[in-house]
Amino acid sequence: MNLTKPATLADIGRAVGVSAMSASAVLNGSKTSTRISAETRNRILEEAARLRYRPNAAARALNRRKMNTLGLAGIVDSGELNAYFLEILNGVLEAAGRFNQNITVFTLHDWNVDSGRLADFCDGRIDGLILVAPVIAKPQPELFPAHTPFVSLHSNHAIPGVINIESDEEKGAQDIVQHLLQQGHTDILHLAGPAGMLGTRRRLAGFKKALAAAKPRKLVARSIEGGFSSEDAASALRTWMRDNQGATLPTALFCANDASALGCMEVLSQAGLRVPHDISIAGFDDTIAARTSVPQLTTIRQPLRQMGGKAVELIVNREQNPRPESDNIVFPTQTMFRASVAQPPKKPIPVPDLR
Amino acid sequence: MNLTKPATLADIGRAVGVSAMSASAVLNGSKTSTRISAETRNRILEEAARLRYRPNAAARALNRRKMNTLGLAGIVDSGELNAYFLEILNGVLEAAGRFNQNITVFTLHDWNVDSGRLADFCDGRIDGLILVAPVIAKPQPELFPAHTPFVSLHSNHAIPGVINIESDEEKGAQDIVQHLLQQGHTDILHLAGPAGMLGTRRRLAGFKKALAAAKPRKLVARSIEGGFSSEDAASALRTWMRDNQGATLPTALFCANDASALGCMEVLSQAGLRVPHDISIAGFDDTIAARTSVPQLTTIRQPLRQMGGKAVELIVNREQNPRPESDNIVFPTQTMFRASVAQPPKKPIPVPDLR
DNA sequence: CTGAAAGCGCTTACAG
DNA sequence: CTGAAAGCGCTTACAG
Repeated sequence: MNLTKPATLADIGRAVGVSAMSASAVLNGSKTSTRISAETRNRILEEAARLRYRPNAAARALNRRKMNTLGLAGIVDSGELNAYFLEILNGVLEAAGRFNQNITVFTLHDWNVDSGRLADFCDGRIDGLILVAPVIAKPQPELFPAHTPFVSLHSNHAIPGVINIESDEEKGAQDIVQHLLQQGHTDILHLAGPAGMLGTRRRLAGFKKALAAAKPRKLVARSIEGGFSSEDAASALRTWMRDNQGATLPTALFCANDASALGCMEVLSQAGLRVPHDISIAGFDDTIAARTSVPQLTTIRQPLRQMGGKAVELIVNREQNPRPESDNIVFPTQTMFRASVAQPPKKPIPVPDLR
Repeated sequence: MNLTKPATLADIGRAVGVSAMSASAVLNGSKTSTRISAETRNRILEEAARLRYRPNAAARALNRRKMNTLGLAGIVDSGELNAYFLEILNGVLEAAGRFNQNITVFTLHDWNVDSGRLADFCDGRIDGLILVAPVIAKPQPELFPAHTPFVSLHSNHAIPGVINIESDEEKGAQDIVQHLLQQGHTDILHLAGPAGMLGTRRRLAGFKKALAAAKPRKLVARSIEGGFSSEDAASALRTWMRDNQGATLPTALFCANDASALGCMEVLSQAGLRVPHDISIAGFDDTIAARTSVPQLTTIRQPLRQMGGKAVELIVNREQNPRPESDNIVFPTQTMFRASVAQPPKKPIPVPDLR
């Protein structure tokens, strides 16, 4: 394969018989571009086309101190991007296209271990960095180099100087539990996220608020710690079912997120129970998983794509508008009514024996 | 926010009282690095740490003509990366980590329209470009600048000078249809991909081979054009069911990929049919969707992550080994036996009325 | 052991 | 209207 070198402004200048600056003025639209004679201008354009000239990105970045590239950093768990990250990535890519930005994805494995790497990314290869669900208990300033703007999504802790984007999770949780109550459910199990996480606390708070607001009637409501992954949720539910062998099965499950809801669906399906006929399930997030599951998942939509797009927008517009509207931007949530929630079964069902 | 400028080698040199080159030698490990006195060396290291020096990526890239970044270009359909792309992205990111490469994602919407953009990405911002399932009927050389190495995954057409990575799709299709036959299925409907696509033809060929190899017995087998998306498959199946109202329902569906299998599952579920009790379904790819669906999908695994990793490896090792082992690398497939395929129902079931 | 020079490809003042 | 100069931050020969 013939790896010829790409043409430079100097090459074009030489071919046309002008300086590289003239070529620059014509091709890369600096202020002087209009002051080049039409004649020269055309010859430069022709030659550039002939040589397939493309301005070198590194050279330009060095000069302008701008790469037109934003970084997106998030956790890759068990070698796999999760559906939540994917939604955000979709929104980020879409907005990046609109703003003419490239997106470089940085994968981390553990915020405790890897938060020190963030600063390494700020070496001129990106103009800003978007943190997806960072968990940085002690956000020391040296982790966030001052010359690079950061924006976070669902940050677990406030980071000084970093705008955070989130959604009203508590309200969302409250809404969906209210929906379950309206459907007639009287025995709801909340499969919560990992203890100590902000999202876990907020969903739990919404769960409790909805119950408190319910008309006084015989309600059973409890929550157990599950996790944000299918596996963690499945194993938490299995454990709970073993421990509650023969007791009455809840009529509905409110899960920490879509992934955990699907993990539970799998466990229930293996136990011979049908969703929503025997038991209703609600998730949280409205990721692609909620839309492709069978039955489709009733869930709380966080507008993750818009939130990702907003992150891009904030960084890109930072120059014109360095003072953001707020340091914590909250998006509304929305209940997505789908097939996984129905009315409770007429008769109570016992917790099945897991073979 | 205080956007101070990052420290440069010159800053360090000035502070220590040596030249920027000495700092370069010590910090960025050029050949001469060992020849700096221990004393100077230490003072440079200390100062660099104090100033949080980080070599500027753009400057280094300009000098070395290497960005340590690879591009990944693929289609974003209806604003959404699909699960297939996601698997590859996971493999690419993993391998990129191993080889110390960054990954920039470029989203295209239509190969016909956007293939011209590929060359624009080759402006020094990436050192190589991975094409995901390109469909470029006339792969003219000017689309692929000679100074940038390209690798494709599942290319629909051979591209001169571009190594392609694929899997043995025909064999995979043959295997899974054989599995259906072994389970006792005698009426199999193949919901094929879009007409004219290489992957569609290969799966169809495998389907036919398996049928031909089956012991002669009463078999019904047919195929209809569906598509690679849930929506297209669902609508194709709905149409087929309307057209075949009251006829005998196939006992098994072999779908073009996992996404289309899930689309079909949704249609069947809405029609009150249960998988696999009433009808079996098999997919293709083994994406995350196959593992999170309920029931989990029996499917053909294409090792998409390894394939993505291989693409990275080929580009990174290109310098040492510019002549690749082959210009078309074929990975083996594997049948994933899961819950969506079982034995056919005892009695034939009629094609249901879609309300 | 260390530094002055030149260059990567582009751009931005500044002269003419 | 056009070009010579200087600089972005780094690296690679080449001198001393």
